[in-house]
Amino acid sequence: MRANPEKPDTTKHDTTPEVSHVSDETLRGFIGYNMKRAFNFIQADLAQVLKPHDLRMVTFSTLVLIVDNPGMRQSQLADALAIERPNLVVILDELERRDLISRDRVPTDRRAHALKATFKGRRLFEKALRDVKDHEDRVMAKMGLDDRARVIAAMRLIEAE
Amino acid sequence: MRANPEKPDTTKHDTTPEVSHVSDETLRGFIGYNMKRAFNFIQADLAQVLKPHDLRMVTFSTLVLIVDNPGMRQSQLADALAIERPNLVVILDELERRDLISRDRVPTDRRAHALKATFKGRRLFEKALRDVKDHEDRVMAKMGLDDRARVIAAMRLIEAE
DNA sequence: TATTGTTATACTCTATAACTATA
DNA sequence: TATAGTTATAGAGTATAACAATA
Repeated sequence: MRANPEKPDTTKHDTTPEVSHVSDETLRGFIGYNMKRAFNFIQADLAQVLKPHDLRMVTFSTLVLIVDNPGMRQSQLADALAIERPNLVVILDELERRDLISRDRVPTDRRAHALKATFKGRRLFEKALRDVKDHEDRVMAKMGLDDRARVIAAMRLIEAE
Repeated sequence: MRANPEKPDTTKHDTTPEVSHVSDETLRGFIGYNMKRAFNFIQADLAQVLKPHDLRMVTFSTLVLIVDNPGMRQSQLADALAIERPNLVVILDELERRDLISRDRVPTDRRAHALKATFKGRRLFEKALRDVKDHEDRVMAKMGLDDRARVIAAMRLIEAE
């Protein structure tokens, strides 16, 4: 497991050898480490893709869920996004200010807001979605179609404990 | 792509229907979304595993790299961890205060620090490593051995653009 | 009494500029 | 002049408590 089994293990403050190449072989065996690195890469690339649309990962996901689930409440959306309700409020404030979504009172429960995408919001959704699909094809370009499906299936197995 | 193709698409503020189940089918098609969810699960489980050792993900990774690369400089370690040098300083401060690592001046370049794990650091490394291996077996319990290797290989393909 | 959305706040992570001591 | 480590700081992202309106 150690990097240099041939080095003397004196544990004394003798001459400290310079390290020419840093080995991460122990960490490389872990799926968590490899997933973090791969996800960091995807996240950075996706951020660049969404920037021209003035969207971040979380605002894009929010817009997608609202388009796909018109009339949804904020508490339902927060659950789906796995974020806390207070943090969703500022996200929706921004999307509403940009006229991408609307917050309408639910007649049957005046505490709740029914979320809907505006026409402008659906237009932005469609444009951004095309770019995100291109981004996905790009980051998975080196993998075969069967491997892509296998990887996604594996991810879902992991989270479904 | 829409959740309810049978709903009337009036786009008017008519009676807002309650949403019974939130659909994320659009996002489910993306590897980035699935990877984020899977990684969140792994991260939460790993945090619980490391907590009894008073370690976080980043302090564990730091300790592993120092054990595997004795004599390494802080700048090399920051590169390997993909974090900025200033953020590494406080991490090393903590590990040094707990007597898990040492920072020794490099005789040939008195600007640099040679990093080494102490005996106590190596002991903690070995104990934590066993728990992390158990954690990995647990989160990948539902996958076959061939799928585990395939997923890790796919991760490395993604980040190696 | 419980829930929805909200405000305020705090804590972690991460990123950048500027300093010191060495090269 | 450039580099290694450091300090201070600011910005994201995330989490919790408490409030008003409503159920």
